[in-house]
Amino acid sequence: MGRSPCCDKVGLKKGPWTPEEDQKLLAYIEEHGHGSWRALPAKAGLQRCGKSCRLRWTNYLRPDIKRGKFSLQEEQTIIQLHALLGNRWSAIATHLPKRTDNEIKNYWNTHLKKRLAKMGIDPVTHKPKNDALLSIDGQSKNAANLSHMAQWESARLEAEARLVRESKIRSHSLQHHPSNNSGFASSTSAPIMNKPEAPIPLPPRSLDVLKAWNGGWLRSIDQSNGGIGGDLESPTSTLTFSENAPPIMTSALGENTMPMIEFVGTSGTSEAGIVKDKDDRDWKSYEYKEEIQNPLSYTSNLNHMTWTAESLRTGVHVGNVMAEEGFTNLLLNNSYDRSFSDCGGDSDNGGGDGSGSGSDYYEDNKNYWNSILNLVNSSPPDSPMF
DNA sequence: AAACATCGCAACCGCGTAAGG
DNA sequence: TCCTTACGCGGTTGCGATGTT
Repeated sequence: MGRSPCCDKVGLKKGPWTPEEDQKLLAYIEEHGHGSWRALPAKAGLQRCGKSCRLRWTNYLRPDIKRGKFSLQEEQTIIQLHALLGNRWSAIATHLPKRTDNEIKNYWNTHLKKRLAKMGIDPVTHKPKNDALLSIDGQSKNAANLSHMAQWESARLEAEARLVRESKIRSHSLQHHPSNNSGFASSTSAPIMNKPEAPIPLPPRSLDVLKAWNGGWLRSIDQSNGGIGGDLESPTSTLTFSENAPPIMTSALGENTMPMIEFVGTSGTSEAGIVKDKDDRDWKSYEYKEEIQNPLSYTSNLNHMTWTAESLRTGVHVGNVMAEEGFTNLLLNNSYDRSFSDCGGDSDNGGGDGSGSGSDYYEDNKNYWNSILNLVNSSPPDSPMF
C-alpha cells in the first residue's frame, strides 16, 4: 500500500554502480540467489538499498540479458505489442527474450516512438496523425469507420485473448498427454524469461470469432494468391499450418491447426537474411524515397493501409519500395503482397466486391490485428499480457 | 579545437498492489 | 479488516557519449 521506505535510509549509496559493487552483487546472487532484496545489500556487503540492487541485477547483471542493437524482428514485435498493450513494458518484454523492460522502454522512447512520430504515426494510437488527408474522394468516412472497427477489434481481441489465456491456464494441467503438445511443441515460440522449464502451452481451446475472422481473410488470400504459405511468411514470424487447408483451428483441443507465429530468434542475424544493423539506414531510406515524394504512403503502410496519395487519386498502386526490404515490409508483409496483386486490376481479393481501396483498408487492418493476435496466441501461458 | 546541442542509457522516483501479521 | 512491508512496474531524470557548428 504505502511507498517503499527501503531507500529512505541515509548513508546508502546512489548513482552509478562501480565494478566492485557489481562483482559483490553478482557473486552473492550466484551463490545464494537474491532471496529478499531488502535483506540482500547487508548480506552482500553493499551500501545500497534493495531496490537499487534489484534494478541493477534485472537490468544489467542478469546473465540472460542480451545487449546491443535491436533486430528488425524485435522492433516489429515491440511495435505490434505496443499497439496492443500500450506502455506495458514488462508484458512486452516477455516476448523479447533476453531484453529487459527497461531496455525496451528506453528503445521505444529514444528510437521507435520518434520514428513513428516522424512518419506521421501517432505512437500512442498507432494510427496516422493525418487521417484528414484521407478525405480524398470521400474516403474519410470509410477510414473513420474502419478506425472504429480497429478499436473495437482491439477491445474484442483483448477479451478473447484473456479467455484464451485462462483456457491455457486451465488446460495446463491436462497437457501432459503427449498428443496435446503437438502443435506448440514444434514451435519456437517466445521463450519465457526466467522460466525455461515452463511446460509447452496448449493451443487455445477456442477463438471462434477470430477463427472466422482469420479464416475469412486468409481464405481470400489463399484464393487470390494460390496458396498463402510463402506469402505470409516473414523473416520475423512463421505461420505454420497445413499445406492446403486454411490455417484455421478446425477443432478443439488436440487437433490444432491454429496458425501460430514462431519467433525465430532475436539474435544478431536472421535466418531470413535480414541485416540487423541497418535499421536507421533503412528507415531513413524509406523516408527519403517515400515520405518526401509521397508522404502518405509510408504512413499508410505502417497502418496496414496500402493506399498511397497517388493510389488514392488514381486507384492504382504506385511503386513501393517496401517490396525490397526494411522494417515496414516486415511489419506489413501480408498487406504488401496482397495489395500488389490487387493493384493489378485483379478484383479477386476475396472480399468479393472488388471495389479496391476500401476493402484493402479493411483487409489490411485485419492483417495488422491478426499479426497481433498471433503474438497473443503465441504468448506463454504465464505471460502477463492480460 | 572548442562550445554547444542532442542522444542514449542507467538509475532513480513514486505509485499500485500483493502478501503477511 | 486494517496496517505494514516488500516488490514490481512505468515515468522521469541525470549524465556521459556523440554529433554538429
